[in-house]
Amino acid sequence: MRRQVDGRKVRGEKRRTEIIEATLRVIERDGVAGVTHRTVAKEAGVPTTSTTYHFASLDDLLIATLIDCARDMATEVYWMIDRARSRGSRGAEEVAGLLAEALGPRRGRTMAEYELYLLAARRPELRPAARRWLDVLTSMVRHDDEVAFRVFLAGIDGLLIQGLIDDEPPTAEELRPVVDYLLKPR
Amino acid sequence: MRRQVDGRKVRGEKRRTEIIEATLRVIERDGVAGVTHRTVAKEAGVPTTSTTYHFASLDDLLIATLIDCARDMATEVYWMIDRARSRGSRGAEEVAGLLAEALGPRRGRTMAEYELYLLAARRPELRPAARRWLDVLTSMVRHDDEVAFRVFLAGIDGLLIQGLIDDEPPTAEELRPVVDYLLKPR
DNA sequence: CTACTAGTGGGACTATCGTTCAGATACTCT
DNA sequence: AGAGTATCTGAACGATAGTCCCACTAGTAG
Repeated sequence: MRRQVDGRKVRGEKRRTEIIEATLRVIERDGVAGVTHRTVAKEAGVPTTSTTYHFASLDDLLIATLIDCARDMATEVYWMIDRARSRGSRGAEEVAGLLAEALGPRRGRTMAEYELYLLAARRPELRPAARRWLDVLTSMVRHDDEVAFRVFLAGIDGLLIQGLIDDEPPTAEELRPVVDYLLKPR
Repeated sequence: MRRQVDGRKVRGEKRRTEIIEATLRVIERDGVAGVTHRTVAKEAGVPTTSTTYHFASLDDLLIATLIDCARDMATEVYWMIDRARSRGSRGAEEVAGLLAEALGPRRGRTMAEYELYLLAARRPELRPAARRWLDVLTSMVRHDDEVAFRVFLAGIDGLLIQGLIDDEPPTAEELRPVVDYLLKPR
């Protein structure tokens, strides 16, 4: 009985996950505006009705995508930090590298994340998921000073969103002094 | 001849302006996703085709709205700064008050601005308009140190966007120490 | 007065949207 | 093997989207 339910759930969850990942790809490519049952289904290579079967509405799909996205990002960033720390780099370098990567190769993903982030401003139910991003950042630096830490958090988000409207993404080297200043105690 | 052209243009421009303002109200209320020819027309109290007459496409309408929005915001903030300075307040107080107002009574407008801001990330043609917001901030504080100023800019945008996913908007008093720290030289 | 043009307004066409529904399929348990 | 249930899918419906078309008004130039 348990095995049955779990086995089915696993299959169902797999399809569900595929749809969520396809949704994220669509958002990366065309933005939230490009998300429809049909575009997502085509991207995932599944029939249209599959998206309506697994998600009661498009809203549910977007919400699930944001939650999944935040979770993904959390684990990725954790891993990246771990890798950086194992190479003995310090905080500022990690952060600068992270920002450069988010604005360079992962630019589409970053845009998607901020679109979903902003979606949370209008829908209270997915604010907890959006705030998880702040939790990730919280784990990146020690914060004895609450105010300094709040400034750091704001600075990261600001640098990212401003980097998105730059014509060419800033490099880690360019970002480095800004992050240094941001982390410097006063 | 000149009078004729101008007279007609004025009439046309007026309608055009009404449509743009209606578009902004729609975005404030329902987000960019809620913008259609029909919702905008209804909001503006004009027939549907009037929006297609004055704007070749919905894209044109959104672009025009962002540009207008950035210009509006620029003049408003300039005025706000001027008023604050005439009362002899200092930089940090101005900024904290501005943020509190943007996240409190003007929350819908701030959301709209950031949605359009993020739209600029996908459409290079309206990045200049989006960057005008940074120009406004540039005029608010002296910036001898380029890096410090960049941190300040990022901090403001970060505080705003994070304030949007807070359940209750922070007050100017709560913001004050953060802004103080942000402006403190090191 | 007549011709002309920018602007206005209503209606309709076509595409696409979200969603529903009934039938097919695959898997589990007895 | 057969029943039962979760999962999947193709077709279709009604609603709504963007856009086009044509008639109409107002105001100017000749």
